[in-house]
Amino acid sequence: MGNLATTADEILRCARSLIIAGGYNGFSYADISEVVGIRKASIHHHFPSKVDLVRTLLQRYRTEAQAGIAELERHHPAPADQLRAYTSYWAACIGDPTSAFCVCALLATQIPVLPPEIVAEVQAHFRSLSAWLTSVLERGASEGSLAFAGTARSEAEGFMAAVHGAMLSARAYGDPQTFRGITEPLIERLVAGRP
Amino acid sequence: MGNLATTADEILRCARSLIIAGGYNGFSYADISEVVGIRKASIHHHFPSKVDLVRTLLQRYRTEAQAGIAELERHHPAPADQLRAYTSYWAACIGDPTSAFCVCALLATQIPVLPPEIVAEVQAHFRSLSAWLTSVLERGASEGSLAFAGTARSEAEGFMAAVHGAMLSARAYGDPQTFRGITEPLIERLVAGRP
DNA sequence: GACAGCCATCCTACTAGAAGGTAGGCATGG
DNA sequence: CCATGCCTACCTTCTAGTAGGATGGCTGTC
Repeated sequence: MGNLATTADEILRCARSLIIAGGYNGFSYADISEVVGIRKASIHHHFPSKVDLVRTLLQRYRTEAQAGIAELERHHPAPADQLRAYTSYWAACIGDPTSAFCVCALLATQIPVLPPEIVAEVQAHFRSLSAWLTSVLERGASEGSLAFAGTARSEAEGFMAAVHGAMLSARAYGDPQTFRGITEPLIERLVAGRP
Repeated sequence: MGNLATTADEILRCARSLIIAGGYNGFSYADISEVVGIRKASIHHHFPSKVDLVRTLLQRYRTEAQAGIAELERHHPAPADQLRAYTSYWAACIGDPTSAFCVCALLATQIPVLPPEIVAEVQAHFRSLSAWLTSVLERGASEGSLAFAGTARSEAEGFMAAVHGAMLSARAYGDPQTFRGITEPLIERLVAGRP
């Protein structure tokens, strides 16, 4: 009963895929109105300003990301499997143009020209993703299932950077396979040092 | 005698730093005209269209990059030192807002909305950078000064992705030190496996 | 059950400013 | 004398955002 996806949801979903394609300045209310089949002014009814729209979008994205990670942790108890599930999720996204990049990673490239409210959300995502990866690596190290040279924190930052760089390379080469080619050795190296 | 930097050079230099800040759609002819102290129409005299401007900018960037790498190879014969010199160059850039990101890496994020001529230049940069890194790693492996698990090619792709991801993280955290924190272990790991 | 009020949604019509780009004129210097 | 460089003035299209009206479904109240 009732439309499962409200208009506001549709707008957010559409805006997300447009940002993934071209960033904050790469889309307009007119673009959204065409796709959603609504007038520009109606979008302003749901989201008074562009900043409101993107802030809401990012808050929702972060909530979904955290829920996804919680789900992932339930399905995969082992730290190595959690890392594999994380990269596999993105490997599956890379092929689909509407979700082929992390919205926060893409927006992070444009931080100098972004409104401060947006920057705050992007930074929060980086911090929480880094914190989660750190906790996974810490547990893997204490269990003995993962091994690495430096601290869990610095290894987590390196892992996150490599994943973001892999998304970028996949886009640059126009080849989804590139992502797996970069991320798989990344995990196997962490597992290789196990007892 | 004569102004060392011509107006066209000034325009290109200015456009580059504006792209580094906000990407292809993040700057306008008006922005450049303000900084350079010239009218919008005069920029069109030097570069008829925005595509002309950015294509020229990228061709010059690629030439400079190749010259920089040639210079780097002269100063540092050892493969490990070449990798260190490469990341140190970028570590020095990260602090300066006008050069804190690789222009091609930044534009690569927006490939879906970029004119095809620009995409071609960006892809060419990724390919030549990857080819150079591969050759450095190959030489390091055959000399025995560097060690890694997979092929030189796949290791080079991973290295490049990590460097790009490190630029992104440094920007996201607003902390230049982040870049060194990610890239230094990257090289030491390659060196650690030496005989 | 009829009626009134209210609010959410969406619309048409509009604004001011910024976008990339053009036409044509005026210097200066080889 | 003619190419180079820069100018004023203008164009079209797009930008985010606003004003105000139509619809229509939910309330409460008599």
